[in-house]
Amino acid sequence: MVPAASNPVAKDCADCPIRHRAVCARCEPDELHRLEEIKYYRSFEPGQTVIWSGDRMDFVASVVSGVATLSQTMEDGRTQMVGLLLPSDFVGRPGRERAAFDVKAVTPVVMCCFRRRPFEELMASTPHIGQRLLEMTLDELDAAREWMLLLGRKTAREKIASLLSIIARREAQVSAGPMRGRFEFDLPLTREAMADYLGLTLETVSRQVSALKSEGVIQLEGKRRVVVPDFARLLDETGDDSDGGFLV
Amino acid sequence: MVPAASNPVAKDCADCPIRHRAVCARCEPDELHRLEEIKYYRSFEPGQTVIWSGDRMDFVASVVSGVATLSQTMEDGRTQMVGLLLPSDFVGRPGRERAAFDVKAVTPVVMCCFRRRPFEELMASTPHIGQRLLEMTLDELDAAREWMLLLGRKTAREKIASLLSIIARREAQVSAGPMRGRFEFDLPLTREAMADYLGLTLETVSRQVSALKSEGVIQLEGKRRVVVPDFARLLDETGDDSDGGFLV
DNA sequence: CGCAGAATTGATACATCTCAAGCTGGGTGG
DNA sequence: CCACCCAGCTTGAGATGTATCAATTCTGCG
Repeated sequence: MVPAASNPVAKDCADCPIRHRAVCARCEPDELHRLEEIKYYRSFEPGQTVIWSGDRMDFVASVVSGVATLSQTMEDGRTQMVGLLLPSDFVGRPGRERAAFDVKAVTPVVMCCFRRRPFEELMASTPHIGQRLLEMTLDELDAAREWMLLLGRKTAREKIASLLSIIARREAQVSAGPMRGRFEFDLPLTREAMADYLGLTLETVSRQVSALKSEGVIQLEGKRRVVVPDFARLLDETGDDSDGGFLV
Repeated sequence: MVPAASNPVAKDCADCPIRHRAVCARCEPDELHRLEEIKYYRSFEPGQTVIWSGDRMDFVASVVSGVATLSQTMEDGRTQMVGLLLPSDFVGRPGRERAAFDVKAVTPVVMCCFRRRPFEELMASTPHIGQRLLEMTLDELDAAREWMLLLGRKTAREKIASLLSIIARREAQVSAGPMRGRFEFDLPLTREAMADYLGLTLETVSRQVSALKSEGVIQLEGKRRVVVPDFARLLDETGDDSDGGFLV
């Protein structure tokens, strides 16, 4: 519950790597100061569960670094990932006492947690947090709807290509590389996690990744490094509009 | 563009049937008054398109009555419904100039539209609208995530049972009937629309509906009226937790 | 009455799942 | 230092659920 002393994390919001993208992005210095009073850091190991669906949840949080997943499991064990949490993404819901989904770290994760009650009060008194949260939630809803198209209508091959391009895009967003020509990145997910994301079995994921590889759409360096020699070629395989993604 | 004079719709927000559930739910009388100045009603026929994805959208709106769908279509014609819009649901996104999805009326629909710019300004100046919109968006995101589980992991039969129970629940919410024992309602969707919702073909929908009918889980009166003799039995077929849906 | 859209039903094809057997690479302990 | 181990991954063969293609049959309505 207490931040690990060894954790190399900014205590000062001004130095925070996600300062301008997270739920606090719009805050003025004085608002930031009040947030600092209710925040604390928590770290998680790969594979560690942050919270189980149904558990009491007394905080909300921003992912500072690492990758976590939001998922849902049926009684018989079938599971579906419903959110991929990357740095700056928000976890939890103000006003809700219990978690609605399982949250799991897939890489080492650091979260900036805010005690829920004070956070809710802060939201009521300062509009900037609520405004930013609305914007982020609307973005997530759009992403969820894209994801629904993927789950409901795309073929296994299109699903894999879509996932790779989504991850590539989000990595590029950070490193600011242009989205054309050659591109490479680390895949933070296991085959099983990819399967849970895409509504497939891990065997089908493996087969389709192999197929894309043998056709030269992607190359693999080790198990996790993905090289995309021609990003446009990968986009062709996603089934999306060629000029797609221009909506603002 | 102009409200049909014949339309039996409250001009006065105080008499509006969705007054306490829509985006305006939290507004004070003076805020309501300012909303009234920028609102106008529009009616749509069944099958009529409200807006195409990519089109310029100069309004946001609340569904007052009827049922509409939000959907996405791929180049080759595959389509996936990504939202089912019932009375009080919100359409459009403040700050976004172009529609991201197709919106279509499936029954006669009346919408309460607000000019986008003035609505955005109103949001900036009065917190109640933004607060309510955040709450509604978070609810929609939760629903979208349930839907992702359905699309990714449920069988055709479970999908049908889930859709029926979702519609039954939303009807009950309005008519305040208890969710147990016998229950009946009108199905506002064609087989094709159901298929688009569920990520299936209309033939598979038809077969599974027939199967549930021949096993006595549901009865059909005419093409649209559905009778559920035992709601618990239907819930069993959804694959969801038996005690499910208690999250707040 | 007769038409058109909606729904049902049938036969077959095929994508993905399931079950099962190996493979690979990195870490560990004898 | 090497044999072993294990999680993650790949590959294969066969089963199966859903899609596809193709007739019919309903149903509401002009």
